[in-house]
Amino acid sequence: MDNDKVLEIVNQKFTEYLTENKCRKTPERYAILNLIYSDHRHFDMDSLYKAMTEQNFRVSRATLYNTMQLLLECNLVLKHQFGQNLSFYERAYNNDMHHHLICTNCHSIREYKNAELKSIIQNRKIKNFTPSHYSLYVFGFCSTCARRLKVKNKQLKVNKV
Amino acid sequence: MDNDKVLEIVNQKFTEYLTENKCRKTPERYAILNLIYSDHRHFDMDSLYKAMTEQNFRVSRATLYNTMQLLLECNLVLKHQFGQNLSFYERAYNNDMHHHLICTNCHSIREYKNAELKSIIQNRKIKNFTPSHYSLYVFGFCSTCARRLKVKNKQLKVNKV
DNA sequence: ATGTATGCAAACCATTTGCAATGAC
DNA sequence: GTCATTGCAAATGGTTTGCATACAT
Repeated sequence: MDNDKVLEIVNQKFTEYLTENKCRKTPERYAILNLIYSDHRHFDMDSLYKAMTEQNFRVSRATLYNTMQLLLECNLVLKHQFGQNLSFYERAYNNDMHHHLICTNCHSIREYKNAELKSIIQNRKIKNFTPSHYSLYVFGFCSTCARRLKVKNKQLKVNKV
Repeated sequence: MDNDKVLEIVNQKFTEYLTENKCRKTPERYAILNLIYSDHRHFDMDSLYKAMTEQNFRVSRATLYNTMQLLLECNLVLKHQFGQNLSFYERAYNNDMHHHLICTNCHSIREYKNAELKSIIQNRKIKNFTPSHYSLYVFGFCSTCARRLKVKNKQLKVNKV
C-alpha cells in the first residue's frame, strides 16, 4: 500500500481511538504517530526520542511513553523484548507480519517472513482465549557468529592438546 | 521422566559445561540449579532469591544473576519477557515445549501445549541462521477478562445514550 | 599459591511518577 | 473555565558493576 494512504488510515484510526476513549488529540500524539509511520521500522525509545528532536519536535520522554501506551492499546504499534532490558517497537498497521531471528551472540535481529507459518499460527483456535496478536522469536546464531564460533572452537581444541 | 533422573542429568550437563569453559564448580551454582529443577516452573529473580533463602542457602543477587547467565548459555534455563519489565525464567531440560498465552489485560500467563505447532516451527529450515530454541507468545484476553470487558463495553454504550 | 567467584553496596539505566504549568475542549 | 496532558525532575526497581574477601583448583 502507498505510504500516504497508510498515514491517512492510521491517523484516522488513532483519532477514532482517542475519541472513543475521551482522550485529547494533542499535536504531540500525532507527531509521534506520524514519525513512527514515516520511516521507522524497529526502534527503541531512545532512538525515537532523538529522531523527534532531530525533526525539531521536542517531546519529553514521559510523553513518549504515554503515547506509546495508547498506540499499543489501539494496536497501531507492537512491542518486543528480545532478552536485553530494552524494549523495541514497530509499526503494526500494514506491516507484513513477520517473525524475528535473534542472534544470542551478537544480539542482531533479523526479520523472517513466512506466510505459511503465519497462517498456521493465526488459524489455530485456542480454548478460553481470545487472541489479538502473537510474536514468534527464534533464537540462535546468525551466519556470521556461527562461522566465528566454529573457528574459535577449533582453536580451543588445539589449545587443549 | 522421573525427577531424580532429570536432576542427575542436568547436574551432569552443568558440570560438563563448567569444565569445558574452565569455570569453577561452586556450591552456590549447584544449589541454584537444583532448586530450579526441584519444583520451580516459571519464576522471576525475586521469587528465586526468596526461595533460596527459605531453604537456608543464602546467595547474593549478584551470584543469582551470574549463575543464571551460565544456565542460559548451556541451555538449561529459558528466559522470557512478556511485556513488563520483569524477566521470567523456566527450566529448559525435560520441560515439555510449550507456548505462552499472555492476557494483555490482567497479565496472567498460561501455558499452551501444541505438539503439531511445535514440530512445524522446529522443523522449518531457515537460511543463514542456526536456531537453538524459540518462543511463541500469543497475546490477547483470557476468558475472565474477555467476559468482564464485554460487560464493560455494554455499560459504556448505555452511558453514551 | 593463584586467580575465579562471592557478597555487598553503589551505580546504572529504562521506565514511571508527582506536580506545576500548559493548552484541548 | 475545566481538567487532561505536557515537561521536568525525582523516584523506582530490576539488573549490573567494582572491589575486598573467600575459596575452588
